[in-house]
This record gives sequence, structure tokens and C-alpha cells, in this order.
Amino acid sequence: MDYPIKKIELANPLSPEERAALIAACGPPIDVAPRADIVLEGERTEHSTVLLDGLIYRYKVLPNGDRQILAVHTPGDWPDLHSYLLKTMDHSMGALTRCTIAHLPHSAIRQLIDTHPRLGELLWRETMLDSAILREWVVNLGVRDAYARTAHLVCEIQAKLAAVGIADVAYFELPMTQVDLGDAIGVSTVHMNRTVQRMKGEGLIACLNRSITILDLPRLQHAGGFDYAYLHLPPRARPATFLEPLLLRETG
Amino acid sequence: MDYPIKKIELANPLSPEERAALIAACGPPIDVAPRADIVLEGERTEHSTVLLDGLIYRYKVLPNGDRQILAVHTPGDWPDLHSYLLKTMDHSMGALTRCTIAHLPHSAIRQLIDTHPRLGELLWRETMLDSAILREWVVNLGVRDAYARTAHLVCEIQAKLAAVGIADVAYFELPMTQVDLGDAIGVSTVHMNRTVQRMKGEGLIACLNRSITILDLPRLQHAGGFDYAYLHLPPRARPATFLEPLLLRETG
DNA sequence: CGCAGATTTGAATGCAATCAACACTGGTGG
DNA sequence: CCACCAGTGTTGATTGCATTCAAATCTGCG
Repeated sequence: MDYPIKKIELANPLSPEERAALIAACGPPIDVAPRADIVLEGERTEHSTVLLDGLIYRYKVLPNGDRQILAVHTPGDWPDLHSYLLKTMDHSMGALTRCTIAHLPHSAIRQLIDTHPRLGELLWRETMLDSAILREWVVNLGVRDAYARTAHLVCEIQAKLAAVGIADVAYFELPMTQVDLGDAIGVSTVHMNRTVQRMKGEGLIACLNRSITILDLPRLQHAGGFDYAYLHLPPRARPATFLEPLLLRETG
Repeated sequence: MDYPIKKIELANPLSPEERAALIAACGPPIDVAPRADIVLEGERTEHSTVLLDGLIYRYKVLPNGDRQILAVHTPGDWPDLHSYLLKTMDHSMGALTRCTIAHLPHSAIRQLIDTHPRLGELLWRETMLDSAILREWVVNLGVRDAYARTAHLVCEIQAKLAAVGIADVAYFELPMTQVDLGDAIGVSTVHMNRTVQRMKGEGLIACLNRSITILDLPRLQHAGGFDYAYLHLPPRARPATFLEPLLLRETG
């Protein structure tokens, strides 16, 4: 269960002291029930969260009831680290699956940064990775159609899981309902269903009891126009099977 | 021309030493021609930018030529501060209007943070504000229609300009073409044009030589479902004319 | 003047939303 | 144990927002 370290160390290995300080700052592991909310929009928090196991998502609900999912977080992520600097949440956060998290009091974060400035930069960098992903989501929603958006989303989560050594390239399960997927890529449930079915028909994915499995990752990446660059992963965290987008374009 | 200070001080006033150090870290002011690119996707930079005057935008271009605008920056913003931590740009940045910027070498930023840790937090916070806006863009693209998206975008830029004391509540110009607006909210130029015309017809905005003027800010905010909260502005930086969304909902 | 970029308009197409209904699942409580 | 119910997945039909293609106008500018 060393995920929090594993992901932050993708950027730069930690010294033993830094690693110890980081772990010491985390509270005890906490179990969260699937579908449970963790923080709600408008709340003021005095601690941030690190995700140890399971999937967390962030979302906003509009006055008319529409929900937009903003991010899907994998183990090793710090989903609400920003609350260290923007105390009142401008969105909500909940558990997609059963998951275990740990809390970091903001005071502990401050102390951590004071004593280990480089750790502060790594934490800042983590929030910048989330921004990079957010930018790609804007692109996804802005220019791609439902089919490509879906493919891109699935590829992204796969890549994030693979980067911390959880997902297999060949086979990986995504426990999101079609309602969730629809709210993430901005289409209705009905249309999401038809999109998923088309993907199944074309052999890209398979569905099994409320979760999605990747059957053909390269073709899925191609369908979504997926390019690893925006994840800013070190080369070793990218699967060797990934073909450069340029190559795929010429093939398609 | 103290915009860089003015915006960062919205969160917290700087001490004289901090202010001096921040200004000292900035290079000399640089003029940028309208429509000129400042950094391109894929480049590795050794400095970040602060916007002193004019408007900057960030964007991605897809292999098929589609462009998605990711952000519109106003004076006092640090549009590519993230490059301090993610050296290679995952998107491009250009000038919307003629504008003046200053460069901050990454080495200067590091030194700034080392000697003034609180300044480091304020810079981090600036990047978190950009993330908050990015989240709202995801919502905008995901759940709102073209009309509301346009209204929301215009309101956002107005609010940002007003926060640093540039835009007037009653009257303010936005020098973006309809092509730009379309690429920002993810609709075609043709549809953007029809949306703008509808807004003109309803008396929300007016158009004058390639720029847009707000005529009725409250109604525009209502149309876009605009809520100041996500900008995390201190109360004094919000116009008194802003009505709480709840209030507007009951009115509409 | 001529040109390029921006705006405008029309017509046809299509992607996706909406409305509606139904099947399936697991969980709850009587 | 079964009825019921809520959530999920599936399908069909209709509507409409937005795209695309096309062409014309307008504007500033060299």
C-alpha cells in the first residue's frame, strides 16, 4: 500500500527522509463506501486527501440537477490537494468504488513544505498534473464526438492505473456505470448506451456486470485521439505498446 | 502598471520585501504583437510569463486542425506558471490582443520561493485559480448549450477584468472574433454567429468592430448560470451588483 | 483596387437530446 | 419467500441543436 509514494515518485525519487516525512503526515487509512460523498461543494476543509485504493471522482451539480464529472482519480492521486490553498470547495468529491483514503491536515502539509521544500514542489507538481488532465478534458468536450470522448476517457484512466502498476495493458476493468460515463463526457445516458454498444460491436471493449473492459487498447487509443504527452509521465511509466500518434494517423 | 502585484494581492497583501522581490524577479516588459504566438506545444521553456497588459489565450490544436481554446488570461495572470514544474508545454499560448508581458526565469522563481516561502504559496495558489476556472470550463462545455456557454464565458472575462480594476460593470469590450469565441466554447463559427446575433437581439450584448460589449450584465450572468464562487475572489473584488444565483433563479 | 479575414445567411445533414417504454438486476421489507 | 422498488441497461421514435457546405457581404489594410 505505498501508492501515495509510488505516484509522486514518478516525477522524482524521494529521499528516505522525505518519504518518511510524507508518510508521517498522512493520517490513518480510512474506508469509504462506494458512492459515498467525501467532500461537498461549499464546504471549508482543514485537510486534504490522498487516495490509497479504489477510484474517486469529482463533480459539480448545477441548479437544474445536471451533474458534470470533472475528474476520475486513481490510487496515488491527491484529489483535493488544492483545498490547501483554496479552502472552500468549488465542487464535490465522492467515491466511485469502495476505497481507502488518508487525510492530511493542512497544517501538516505546511510543515512538510517548510521542512522539505522539494516535497512542496512535488505536491505542487501533482496539482499541475491534474490541471493538465483538466485541459485535455476541455479539449475532449470541446472538439471530439461522443465516440472519441468515451474512448479517450477510458484510455486516460487506463494509462493512469498502468502508471502506478495496477492496470494491465491487455485487460483492465472500469467500474463506472453508463450514467457516470455520460456525466463525465457530457452526453445523455441513452446516447452513452448507444456509444458503448457501438464500441462493443467493433471489438474495442466488453461489458461485464456494470464495468467496462478494454479488449483492444491500441485501437481504442486511436479512436480517442489519445496521446500520452499530456500526462507528463516519465518514459518508463508508458507501456511499450503505445504507438506514436503520428504513426497511427498514417495507418488510419 | 502594477497588475502582477494587484492580482496576486487579491488573496493576501504582500509585504514590501515580498513585493520588491517579486518585481525584481520579473524581466523587462516585452511587447507582443496581436495574434502572435508566445509558446508552442511541445516546447521546453526555462521561464514563465506574467501578463502585464492585454489578453493572452491558451489553446491546443488537434491533428485534424481543430483548435480548442483552453483559457483567456487577463492582466495580472501568470498564464504558463505551470511550466516551472512541467517543463514541456502540452499546449500553446498566444496573444489575443497587443499585449505586454514579462518573463520570469524558472531559476528566479525557485530563488523567490526559497527566500519567501509564502510567495511560493501565493504562486501555487495562482495556478490553483486557473484550475478552478478550467473546471468551470469543463462544466460549461459539458452541460450548457451554446447560448449559455457564450454568456458564461463573457461573464467570466468581465469578472476577471473587474477584479483587477480594469473593466467597468456597465460597459466593457471583449476583442475576440467569433472564430475565437467558437473555438473557446466548442461550437462552429456559423453557430457562434447565430448565437451572438440572438444575444444582440435580446439586448444582452452589442457588437462593434470585432469586439463584444456587455449591455446587460445581470441578465447575461443569469443566461450563463454564472456564479462568482469558482473564481475564489475576495468579497471586495466582486461587484455589488452581483445577485446571488439563487435569487436569480427565483426571478427567472 | 484587391485581398484576406471576419461576419452573415441559407439549405441540408446529422449527432445527440428527449420522451417513452420495457427488461434486468440486486436489495429491501413485508 | 416473494413482492416491490430503485437503479441500470436497452430500444424505438421524435425533436432540435449544431454542423457542414456554400456563397455572399463587409471590413480593414497593403
